[in-house]
Amino acid sequence: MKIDPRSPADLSAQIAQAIRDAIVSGRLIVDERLPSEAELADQFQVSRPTVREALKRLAAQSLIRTQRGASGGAFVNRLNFEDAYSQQITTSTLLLSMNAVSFDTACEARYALERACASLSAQRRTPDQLATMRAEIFRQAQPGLTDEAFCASDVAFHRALVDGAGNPVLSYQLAGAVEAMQPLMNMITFTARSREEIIALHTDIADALEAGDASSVDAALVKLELYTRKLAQDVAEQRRKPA
Amino acid sequence: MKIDPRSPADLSAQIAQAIRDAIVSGRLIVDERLPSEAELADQFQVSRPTVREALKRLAAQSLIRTQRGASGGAFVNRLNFEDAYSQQITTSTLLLSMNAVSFDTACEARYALERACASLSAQRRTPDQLATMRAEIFRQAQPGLTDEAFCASDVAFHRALVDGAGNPVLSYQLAGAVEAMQPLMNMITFTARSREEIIALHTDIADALEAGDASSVDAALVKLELYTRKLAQDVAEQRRKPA
DNA sequence: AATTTTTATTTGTCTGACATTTAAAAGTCT
DNA sequence: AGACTTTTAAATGTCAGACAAATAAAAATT
Repeated sequence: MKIDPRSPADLSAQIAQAIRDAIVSGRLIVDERLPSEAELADQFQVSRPTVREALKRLAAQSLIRTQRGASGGAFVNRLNFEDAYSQQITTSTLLLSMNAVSFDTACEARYALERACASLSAQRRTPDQLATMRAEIFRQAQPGLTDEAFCASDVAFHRALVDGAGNPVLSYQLAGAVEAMQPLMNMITFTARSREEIIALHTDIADALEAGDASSVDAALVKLELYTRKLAQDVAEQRRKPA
Repeated sequence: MKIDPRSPADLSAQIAQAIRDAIVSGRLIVDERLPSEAELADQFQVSRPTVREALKRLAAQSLIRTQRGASGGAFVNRLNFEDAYSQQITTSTLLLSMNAVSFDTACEARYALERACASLSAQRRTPDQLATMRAEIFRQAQPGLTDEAFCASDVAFHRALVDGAGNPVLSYQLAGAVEAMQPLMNMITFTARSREEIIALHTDIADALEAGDASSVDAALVKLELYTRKLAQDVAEQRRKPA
C-alpha cells in the first residue's frame, strides 16, 4: 500500500485510492480494523488531517465505518444493499437531471429492465408482494390523491413487481432506474382519465402475475410504457405552446 | 442549507448531506461555484478542516471538483457516464464479493438485463458494434489465450451487445452487472471444449443481431446463461471434491 | 501595446491542541 | 469472591493558526 510522493497535490485522494484498492482486492477483509489515523499518517508520511480526508472519502462510499473510543477506529464495512441502493439512486438521479437524458431514453431503459424482471416475477412473486401491489392499486384509485402521492404509489407498485423476481441484484439495479425517474414523473399532471388508464394496466399486471402468466405481464408493461411516453409527450407539447 | 448543531458528532457528514441535497434538488446547478472553504466554515459555524472533510466526501462521489488558485474553489460537477460507470462497478463488485451473492443469482440478473437489451440491440446495433463483436469472437478463438484474456474478451463482447441498444442508461446500468461478475468468471477454467461452445453461441448472437432477429438473440442468450451456470456448477463441484 | 512582475485569493498540507466517546483496567464495597 | 464504580488510556471529532503552492487578475515595466 504505497502512494507516490512525487505527484504533488491530492495526497488524500491517493491514500483513499490505495486503501480502496486494498479493500476491493480483498487484502483488507470485512470488519477488519484499519490502523489508527495516527499510524496511517506515519505509514503514508502525511499529517493526520490528510489521512482523515482520505478516510472521509471512503466513508462517503460506505467502504468503511468509524467508531470512536478505545478499540474504536475505521473498519472495513460490509456493504449492504440498502447503502448501495441509496448511492445508486443519488447517482442515477443526477445522471438523469444533469446529463439531459431524455425522458424517452430513461423510460425505455426502465421498462426494458422491468420487463426483464417480469417473467421471473410471474414465477416467484410471493402473496405478500402481490398484496402490496393490490394495496397500491387501491391507493391509486382514491379520489383526492395528489400527483406526488400518485407517483410515489406508482413507484411502490413497480418496486414490488421488481422485488417479486426474488433477485436482490435485479432489485438493486432497478431501484436506481425506477426511483431516479420519479422527479421527472412528478412533472406530469395525472388527470382522472389517465389515472384510470394506468390503474387498469396495473390491475392487468397484478392479475397476470397472480395467474403466473408472464407474457400477459409483458404485454401490459409494453402498453404502460407506450402510455407513459405519450403522457410525457403531451406535457412537452403543452410546454412548447402553453396557450 | 442548515445543519443541526445539537447532534454532536459527524458535522462533516451533515454538511456534506446539506450540500448534496442542494445539488440533487437543483438549488446548486452544474458548474456553479460553491463558497470558499473559509466562507463555508463561517456559514456552518465550523472549522475549515471540517468543511474540507465534507467537501472530500462529495468529491469521492464525483459531485464536485476543486481547483486551486485565485478564482478557484469547489464547483458542482457535471456527472458523466464514465464516472458513474466506475462507481457502479466498484459498488457492484463489492456487493458481489462481500455479500455472498451466489453466482447463480448474479448470473440470472446479468442475463435478464442483457436479454432486455437484446431486442433493442437487434434493431439498432451499428455496423461498428457488430464488427467489435466479430473481432472479439475471433480473439476468443485464438489458441494460446489465457483464461483471463478470454474473460476480458467475453466482457468486451457483451459490452458491445449492450451498447448496441443505443441507450446510455441501459449501458450504465449493465456495466456494473457485467463487469462486477468478471472476478467470479475468472475462477472458471475454460477448456477448449467449453470455449468452442461459447464461441458458437456468440456467433449465433452476432448472426442474429446482423439479421435483426431479436428472438434468436434471446434464444442464444438463454442457452448461454444455462451453459455459464453449468460451467460454474462444475467448478463448485470440483472444489467440493478436489480428488 | 505587449510582456513581465506583483499581488491577492484559494486550495492543499502541516502542527499542535483540546473535546468526546468508549472499552478496558483498576479500585472499592458488599 | 463477585458486583459495582471509578479511573485511565486510546481513538476519533473538532478547532485554531500557519505556511506552501497554484492561479488568475491587477499592476508595473519595457
